[in-house]
Amino acid sequence: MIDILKAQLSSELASGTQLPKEQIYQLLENPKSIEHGHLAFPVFMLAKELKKAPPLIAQELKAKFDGKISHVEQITSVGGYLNFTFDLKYLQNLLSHAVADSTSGKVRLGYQKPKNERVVIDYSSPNVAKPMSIGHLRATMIGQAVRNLADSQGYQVTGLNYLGDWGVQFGKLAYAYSEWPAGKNKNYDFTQKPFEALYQLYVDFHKAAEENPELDAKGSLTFKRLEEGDKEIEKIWKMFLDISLNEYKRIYGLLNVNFDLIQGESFYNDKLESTVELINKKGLLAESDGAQVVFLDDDMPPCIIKKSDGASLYATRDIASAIHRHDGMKGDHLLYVVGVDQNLHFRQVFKVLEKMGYDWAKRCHHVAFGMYRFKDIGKMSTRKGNVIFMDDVLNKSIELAEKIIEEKNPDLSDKKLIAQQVGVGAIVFNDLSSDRIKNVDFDWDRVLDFEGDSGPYVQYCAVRCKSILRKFEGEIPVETEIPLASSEEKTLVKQLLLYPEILSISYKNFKPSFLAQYLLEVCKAFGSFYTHNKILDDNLDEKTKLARLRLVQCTETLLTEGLKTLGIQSPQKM
RNA sequence: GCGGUCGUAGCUCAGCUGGAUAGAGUACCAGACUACGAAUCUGGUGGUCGCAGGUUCGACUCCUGCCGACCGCGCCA
Repeated sequence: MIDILKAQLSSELASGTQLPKEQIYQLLENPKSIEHGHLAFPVFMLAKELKKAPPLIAQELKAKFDGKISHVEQITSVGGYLNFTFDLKYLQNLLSHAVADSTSGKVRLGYQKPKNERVVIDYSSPNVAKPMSIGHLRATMIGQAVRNLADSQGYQVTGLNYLGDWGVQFGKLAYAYSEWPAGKNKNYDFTQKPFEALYQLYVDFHKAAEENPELDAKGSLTFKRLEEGDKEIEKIWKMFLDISLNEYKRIYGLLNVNFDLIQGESFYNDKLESTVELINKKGLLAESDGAQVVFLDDDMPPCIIKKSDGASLYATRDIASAIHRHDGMKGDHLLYVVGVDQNLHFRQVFKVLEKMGYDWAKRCHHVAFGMYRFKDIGKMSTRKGNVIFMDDVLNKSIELAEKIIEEKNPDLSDKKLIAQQVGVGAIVFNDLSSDRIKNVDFDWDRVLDFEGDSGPYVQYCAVRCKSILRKFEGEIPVETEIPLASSEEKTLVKQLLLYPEILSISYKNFKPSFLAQYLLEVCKAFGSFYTHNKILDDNLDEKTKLARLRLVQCTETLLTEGLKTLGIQSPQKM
């Protein structure tokens, strides 16, 4: 919505100055404070060519344009800035109509026109047979949010869950399941709790293998049989896959996450050989210490395509998969939501693609995120057992939400559902609200904080809006008739108008944190508006009341939409 | 050693393509519920934005160097 104002203002300013419209559009900024109006134009860059002091230029421009720009009520010059204040009623209705289009299902709030370009985004991607850790929360929720953001920008989107379903570990697990005597004796409960049983088997076997390396060898042999197409082993492997998918489905349900496609690494098993040939045909393959590699320029180490024993590697598979995502899945932009520790790997893979002559390699992005760590012992490790499981975090948070509801709102119906929405929302928001690239020291107190800048705070704000709207019995017209002129109202309206722009820069940077931070700003603006301006007051004149109610409605829609984009639910009551 | 990322208030963090007096939360102090929901709101204390240069009308933001933390570096994924 602010983009509409910018476009309009820049074209009107362009017609009166020598500057091109696009440049003015670029320069226009959103002032932090409402006191500086709705849009500001810094004139410093004009100083050199005009050989005048910036404040003087601003004054002259003010004189030139004052009263001549549509919907602009006031222009002020402050130092080297030209500040534009728009007609308040016009802004309220701009917002109101955008929201009306959204509620009527015409265009979702802040959404761009559909583009004929596809984004294929790889996210979550857990390893079969292993429970998801708190780290997977990032891979999952950042991915889901970026996917929703891509959607908002008009892209066609394929959300892809690329499961780690191939590798020696499955040979080991299959061996442990079918032949390992110690495994058979322990009676793992595969009927009642199959996933727990699977993981326990994994842990026990690895422990045993540490003392008895022979077990690892047996596992490797079993994997070889799997690779060679042994039907018995394949059956077991498929069972592991089913068990894991079932468990993941439960967690994704809880997180409200969905994929367009679930695909395993094994999908590329029969496409690796042709990929190696393709790389070879392009003359990129070279031998080095018995292995087949692609040498990369600059400071990057070579990318190994084929081991000296002829087997392929991680990179080989990712190259095959990237080509498939582009050619087969018609992806114009390939996004990989994967931890920052994989940085070199992706740089290498993208470089190889580039050397293969694929210009779309520059539209491949590693959407990296920092790692969860322990403050005292550092890195989390599933192997060493010092890891926080996602399930535990979610359950603890939901429990806490239940407890708080019991304290604050014991008569609430659907307590279970709401505790889930709030508990999960708190975890997800906490994860998405800071810059994804930063490492996070895991801290229960911080994760389970429902006050201040938090998910429940945003949800609570939306709930208050809903509560007011429920209390009012009449119709609220879309068109508001009077301007809302208190500073809190002006600030809130101005804040709400920024939404589309936030979605856009949030996607461009693949940073859901921008949106999360913005929603907090909106809530602060609303909180202030709410405490200082009566809404359902009988002494209030009808037009003001309706205008305020419409503002509440707009805030509610925007918050709910914003949360939804982050993958967070917005409860009716809490 | 080489490469990548990060370093902002006591603590946890925002700060969009460089822009107006560097912002929140938390903690601490002081206020506001017979009230549209206090999971809230209003004040206050708290910062040489790691350090040193450079580019620019203007630098937390861009460049260089240094210091510190973390991650990665040929046959694991």
